[in-house]
Amino acid sequence: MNDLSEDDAFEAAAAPSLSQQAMAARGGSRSTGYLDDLNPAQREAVEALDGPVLMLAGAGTGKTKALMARIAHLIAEKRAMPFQILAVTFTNKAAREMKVRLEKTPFDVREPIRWMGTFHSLSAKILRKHAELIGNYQELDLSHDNTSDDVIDEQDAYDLGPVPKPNIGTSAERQKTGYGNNLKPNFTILDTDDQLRLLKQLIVAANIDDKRWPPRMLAHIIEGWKNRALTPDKVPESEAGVFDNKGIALYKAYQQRLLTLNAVDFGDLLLHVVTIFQTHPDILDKYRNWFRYILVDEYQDTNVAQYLWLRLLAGGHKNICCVGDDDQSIYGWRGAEVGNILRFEKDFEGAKVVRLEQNYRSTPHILAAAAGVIDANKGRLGKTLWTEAEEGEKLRLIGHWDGEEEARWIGEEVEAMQSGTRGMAPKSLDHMAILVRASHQMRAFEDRFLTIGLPYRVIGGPRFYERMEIRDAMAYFRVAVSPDDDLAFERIVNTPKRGLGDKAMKDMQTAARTNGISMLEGARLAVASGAIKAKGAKALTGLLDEFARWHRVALDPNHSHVELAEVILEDSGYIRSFFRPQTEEEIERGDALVHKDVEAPGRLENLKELVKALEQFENLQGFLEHVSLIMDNETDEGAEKVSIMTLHAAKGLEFPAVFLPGWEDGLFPSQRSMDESGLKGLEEERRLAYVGITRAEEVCTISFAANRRVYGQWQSALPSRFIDELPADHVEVLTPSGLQGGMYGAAGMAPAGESGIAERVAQADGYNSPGWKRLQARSQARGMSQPREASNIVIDASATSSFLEGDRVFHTKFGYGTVFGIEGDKLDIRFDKAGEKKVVAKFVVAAEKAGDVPF
DNA sequence: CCGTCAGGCATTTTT
DNA sequence: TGCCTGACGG
Repeated sequence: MNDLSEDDAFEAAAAPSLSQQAMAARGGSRSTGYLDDLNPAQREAVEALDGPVLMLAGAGTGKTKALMARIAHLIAEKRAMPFQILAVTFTNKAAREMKVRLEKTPFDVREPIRWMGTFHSLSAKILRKHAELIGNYQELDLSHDNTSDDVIDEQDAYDLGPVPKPNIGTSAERQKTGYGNNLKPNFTILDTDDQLRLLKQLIVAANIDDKRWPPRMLAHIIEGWKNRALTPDKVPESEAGVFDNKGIALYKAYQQRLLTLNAVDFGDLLLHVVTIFQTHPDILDKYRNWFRYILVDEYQDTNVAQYLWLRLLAGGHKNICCVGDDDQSIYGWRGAEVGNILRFEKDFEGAKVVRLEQNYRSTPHILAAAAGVIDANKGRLGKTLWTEAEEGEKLRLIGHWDGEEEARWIGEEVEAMQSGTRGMAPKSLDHMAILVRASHQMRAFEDRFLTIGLPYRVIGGPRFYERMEIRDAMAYFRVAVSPDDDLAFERIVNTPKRGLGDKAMKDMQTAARTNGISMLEGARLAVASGAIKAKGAKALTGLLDEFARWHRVALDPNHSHVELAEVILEDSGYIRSFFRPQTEEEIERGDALVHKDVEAPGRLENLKELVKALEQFENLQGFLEHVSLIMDNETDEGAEKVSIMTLHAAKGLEFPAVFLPGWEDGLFPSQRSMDESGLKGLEEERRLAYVGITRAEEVCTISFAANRRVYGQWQSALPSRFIDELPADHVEVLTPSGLQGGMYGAAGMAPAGESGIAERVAQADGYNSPGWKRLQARSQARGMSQPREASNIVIDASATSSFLEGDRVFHTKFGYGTVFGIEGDKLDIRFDKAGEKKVVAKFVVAAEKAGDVPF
């Protein structure tokens, strides 16, 4: 049953050795053209085929190209057949990109690299073959001597040594002995939502106050353990105290519950595979023989579990090539260990380390600025990026009075760049990006860009498959396919509302538990026993009958699954729930249905999109399997747009022009990050700054604001300490547009550092007039943000009497406009898009607030 | 059982 | 400021 020759490429693994002929026939062409346009470092990394290799690839140094060439080289040199190469990435996006790149390479790899994918998808593939080896944890550990060296605890994780030899028999033997509750190959993969609901049940069942001890926290703790490859029995004693002393017990209970549900979470995919490899040398050996060469992308982001996964697989031949950049490790907070890459040479003896340092992306000024910042970090492997590109513009730095002013200025800069500025060719909006530290910073830009009619796209919003309506629909499909999917059933049994509340839910659960049956069956019993009555019972019976019918259809291969999906969404009343119920008259007149709320149209679109996606699959089951692992969507509409995203989301991307707003201490570096992780946290923030700067090809503009509204509160801040780390020679300090003075003098703040850039900003700003200071004092006393521009009138609600029709006005939020009309104490102001006469916003100001006009 | 309202609360995100 | 959760009343 565990035979590796079950499907796909493993067929071929049965052959003890591969004939050269087979290799020639199935491998790629013998051309070595792929080597020609590599630089010496890339070439070195590509040609080092024996033993472990660490490719230290700086930002924009062509690592993907080198990776592709290495794959081609492995095949051309007959080191491995395409399906014997294991290529691991972190995201589906990266995996997809590699596949596309590989297809486009000038050389020809005829066989697909079958084992190319994310840690999670590859693990799922492996785990499906050996699911039944994952069983009751307790039994697993009682079945052999727990004190022997086959248990790898955290301390040992880095000193793996020889493969542990368990005394629990081969997988075949274990199979025969049979041990309770095992995972089955058709397990479902839970997402965060399911996970949290499950944990909440467990917490409540354990009589713990879920307010003081929220499920989220427990999920985080368990995730942390799984990231470190710790099964419940391996969690160190020192951590017994977490989660009110019940963390470990709950973890155990959670794993048990997952087994009962025949489910795994994302962490389990890796954890289980590592567990199997550790306890079944026979299986590990087969995989070791099979994967002759291993390639890993973004190695700096691996966590302990992934590290073990790789070490176990590479343990035999050590033909592993890891690609990464220690300076771009920004996922420490989710378990990534920079240490993994830092200690690569130690882990893999005789490892060859190749540095890719020639940068093909950015100008020398940008590289120098980035280098200046990252230099402040300790314990780097060290790299010096260089480029042959022309010098270009210096990095630009500007301070603003507040966040809205910053957004306004950036909006204008974007428009200026779009039409060509400072002797530069006009840029497409697609080539500009605004990279923020925290997503709440995005709103200021969205507001502003909406106002001036500047097209933008936000990257990294709620993902398609995580949206409520999509998850609801998916839950319906899941129950239709497997009626014993309790979590899915629970999710939708009362969605749309069917009059089944807490009590009904409990009744169903109890019926299911006490009889050892699924919730769906339990529901039937609960109705039959009269526990659920009247309206609820009627609706529930109806639903159960529907499910029985849908299940039959789902099993029928002759029936279209797309049609079934449509029927389910329609007949379940789910789609109808987005519409207002029709009145009798409306039905009589045959009126169209009316959406209940503004969001409904978007939701319906999404559901249509979902049904469309179904068409690419043979059946619902195949689709569900796909979705549980691939949770991303790409809706890239054609129109040109400025991108707004977080720094994290920007990793791996590049743009000719990059804006880096919000460089204020506390926001960036994030206070929380520093509080929680101290110097380590600060260094990671600094790497984030490095990632941000190195996204830029030609123009990089850093900005900060003296005042920012955070959660509705005005807060003032000092410029980021990273600003002081920018090498002055490569930075141009800009004076805020229209402002005769700037932040420091105005806000009464001292520059952040003693030397360097911050001081120069202060000088550029140096506005000291008494009038300005008076104004500032007043606005500060009022707790208001008051950017002022001498040549324009600032709209203050109290200022109507000082306006005349035709006055040019300026407003923090809306920019420049004209007073169109005055009616009593109301001003009709029309705001125009910069450089155009077109009115983009109308604004009526009423003089509600008393107060003086500042001019 | 379902809708409304007040109060607590806010990084970064992939699979 | 705006979202999510839990308490409360119909």
